[in-house]
Amino acid sequence: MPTIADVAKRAGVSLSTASDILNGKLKGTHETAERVRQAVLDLGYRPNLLARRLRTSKADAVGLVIPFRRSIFSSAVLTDFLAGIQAEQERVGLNLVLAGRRYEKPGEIYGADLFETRAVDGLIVIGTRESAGRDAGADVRALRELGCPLVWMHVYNGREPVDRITRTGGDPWHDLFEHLAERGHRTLGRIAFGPTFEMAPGEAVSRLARGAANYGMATRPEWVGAGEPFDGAASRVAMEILSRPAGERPTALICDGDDLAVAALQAALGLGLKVPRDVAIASTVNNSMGATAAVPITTHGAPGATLGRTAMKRLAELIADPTQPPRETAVAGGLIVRAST
Amino acid sequence: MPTIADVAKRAGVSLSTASDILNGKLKGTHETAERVRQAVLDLGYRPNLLARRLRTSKADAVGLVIPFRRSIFSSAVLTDFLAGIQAEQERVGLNLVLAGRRYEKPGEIYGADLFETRAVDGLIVIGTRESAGRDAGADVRALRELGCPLVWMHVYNGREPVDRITRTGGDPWHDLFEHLAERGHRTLGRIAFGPTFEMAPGEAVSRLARGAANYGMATRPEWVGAGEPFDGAASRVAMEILSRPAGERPTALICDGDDLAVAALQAALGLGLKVPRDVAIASTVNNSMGATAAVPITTHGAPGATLGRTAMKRLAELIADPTQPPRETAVAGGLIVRAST
DNA sequence: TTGAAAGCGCTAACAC
DNA sequence: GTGTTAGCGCTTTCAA
Repeated sequence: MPTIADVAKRAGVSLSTASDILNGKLKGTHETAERVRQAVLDLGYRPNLLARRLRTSKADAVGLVIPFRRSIFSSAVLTDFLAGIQAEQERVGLNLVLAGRRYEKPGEIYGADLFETRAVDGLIVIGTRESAGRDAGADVRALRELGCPLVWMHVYNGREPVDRITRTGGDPWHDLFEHLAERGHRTLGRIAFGPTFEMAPGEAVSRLARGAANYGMATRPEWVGAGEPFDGAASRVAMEILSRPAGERPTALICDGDDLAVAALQAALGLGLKVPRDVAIASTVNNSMGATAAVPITTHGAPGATLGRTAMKRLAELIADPTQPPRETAVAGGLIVRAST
Repeated sequence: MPTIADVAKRAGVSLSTASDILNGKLKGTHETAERVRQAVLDLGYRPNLLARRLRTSKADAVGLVIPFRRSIFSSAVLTDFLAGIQAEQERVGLNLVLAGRRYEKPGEIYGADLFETRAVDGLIVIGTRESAGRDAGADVRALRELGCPLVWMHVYNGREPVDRITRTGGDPWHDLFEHLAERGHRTLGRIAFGPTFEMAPGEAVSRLARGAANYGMATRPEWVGAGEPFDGAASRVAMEILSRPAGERPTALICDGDDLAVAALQAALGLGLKVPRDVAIASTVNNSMGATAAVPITTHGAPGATLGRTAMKRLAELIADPTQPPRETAVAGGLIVRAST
C-alpha cells in the first residue's frame, strides 16, 4: 500500500508538503498541488486512518448507545433518530460506532469502554423507557468524570445536568388534553407502550384520570390498554376498547407514539368507525409514521430526524470544545394537529 | 493517561512482559501476573486502541452497509439482522461501524472507503430490494479486488460469486403455494411491499396467476395490492380486498413479509373475518413479528437474528483468513406453519 | 515552501 | 521470563 511518503516522492515534493496539501493546510502553487493530487491518483493512495488517528489522538468517530434490552431499533422513533444522525454524520465527517450489548451489563456504564479505549471521541445516548430503570444521572456523572463528550436524547430521568436535545413546546399530555377538550371530548382512553409499561395498569388509569379531570374529561379502567407497536397486540387492545357501543367507549384515544396510534387507527377503521367523528386518535410522541397514515395522526413532538441531526451536530461541537458546560438544545416542536382529531 | 509503560514500571516488570500478560500471551507466575493486574487497577490503565490498531494493522471493526434509500432500519427484517449481528459482535470482539450515506452515491462502492482507509477489516452488506437496481456483482468484484473480506446477506442479484448467508429450504412461493393448495385453497391474493414494488401491478398479477396455476389456484387483478409495512396503507389495501363478499374475495392472502401479513391480519380481524377459516394469511419473508401476532402467521425463512449472527461469525472467519474462497453458509429455514393458515 | 526528525502507544522480534 | 529496540503511517514542529 502506498504511503504518503510515496506520494510525496512521486510528486517531487517533501513529505510535509504533501501532507499539508492533502489536509488543506497549504494551498501550494496550483502546479504543486496538482502534482500531488495526480500522484495520489496514480498510486491509488488512501490515507491510513489508523495512523492518522493515533497521531492526532482522535478516533474520528462517535459511539451510539441505546440502552434497550430488546431489539435495538424496534421503534420508529429510534429509526428516525438514526436517519438524522446519519445525515449529519456525513456532514461532520465522523464515523458512527454502535455500542455492543456488552456495555449494557448492570453496573457498567453504557459506552464508557469505547471512550476509555479511545475508540470514539464522544457518545450519543438515546435514553429509552427501559433505561429509566437505571440511575441515568450516575451514568452521566461517571461519563463526565472520564471527560467524555456526551449528548443525551429522548428519555432522561437523571438529576445530573447533561447536554440534551429537547424540543420547544409544552408537555404533550397537557397539550393533548387541552386540544381534545377544546374539540368537545369528555371521555378518554389510552394505549400505552407495551413492553415497558412502566407503571401498574391501575396507576396508569388513575394518572390519566387525574390529568384528564383538570380539563373536564374522564376515563375508565377498561379504556386503558397496552401493546407493542408492531405485533398486533396494540390493535387488538384498541379493538376491544372500541368495539363497545357508543357511550360505553371513549370518544378519544391517546396513544404512546404514532406507531400505536396507527395500530389503533387500523382497529377503528376495521370496526367501521369514522375517525375522528366516532373516535379521535392522538399520539404523545411524534414519529414518521403518523403523517402518512390513512387518517393522518395528531401528534406531539419534533421530527425525529431533526432531533438526531441536532444531536450529532451538537456532539461535534462538544468534541471540538469539550470545556463547554452542559446545555439543552431545543428543536422546534409541540402539538401537530392533523386529521385524526 | 497512563500507558502500558507506566503499568510495567509500577508492576516492576518489563514493558514486553506487561504487554504479553495483558494480551494473554504469557501466563507469568501467578505473582507477576497479579502485580501487573493490580498496577492496571491502581493506575486505571486502559489500552489505547488507536495505537494497538496501528501497530497490528487491524481496525478491530467491521462495517455494516445497507443500500437503502429510505430510513435505514425501516423494516423488521433489518432490525432482526442487527440484533443477531450485535449479539455475535460481542462474542468475536469486533466493533460495528455504520457506513454513512456518503457511501451510497451512485458509482461509488458501498463501504469501500471504510475498508480502503483501514477503518474496518471487512464488510457486511445487507442487500435490499432497492440495491437490486445496482449491479451488485460489480460491487462485489471491486470489493474483492481491494481484498475486502465481505459477507453478503439478504437480496443478491449479482452473478459474481460472493460469500453469502442463505437458508436451507425451498423457494418461498413454491412452498407456500403447495401448502395452501394442500389446505384446499383455490383463490389467492397478494399484498406486496409498497415502496419498492419492483414490477408493474399487471405484471405482479400475471406472475402470481402463472405461479398459482401450477398448483390449481387462481387470482384476480383486484386481489393484488401493495402497501408499506408501517403506514397503514397495507391494512387499507387488505381491507379493500377482504371487504368483498365471500366468493368475490380470495380465501388466502400471501404477503411480502410478516409486517404486511400482520397488517392484513388486522384488516381481516377488523372486518370480523375469522383467520384462517374465512381467510388464510401467509408471509414469504419471516421476521420477528409474525410469531407474536394475534393469530400467529405462517411464514417462510430463517430467523433474522440467526442470519445476522451467522454473518458476523462468518465475517470474523474471513478476516482471520482472507484467502478462503466465497461460499454460502446456510441457516436452517423453510416453511414455518402457524395458526394463520 | 522545504527537509529532517520527533513521537503518538503499542506489539513483536530478538538476544539475553 | 526479561529488557531493548524497531517501527506501524501519520502529523507537527522547527530551523533553514
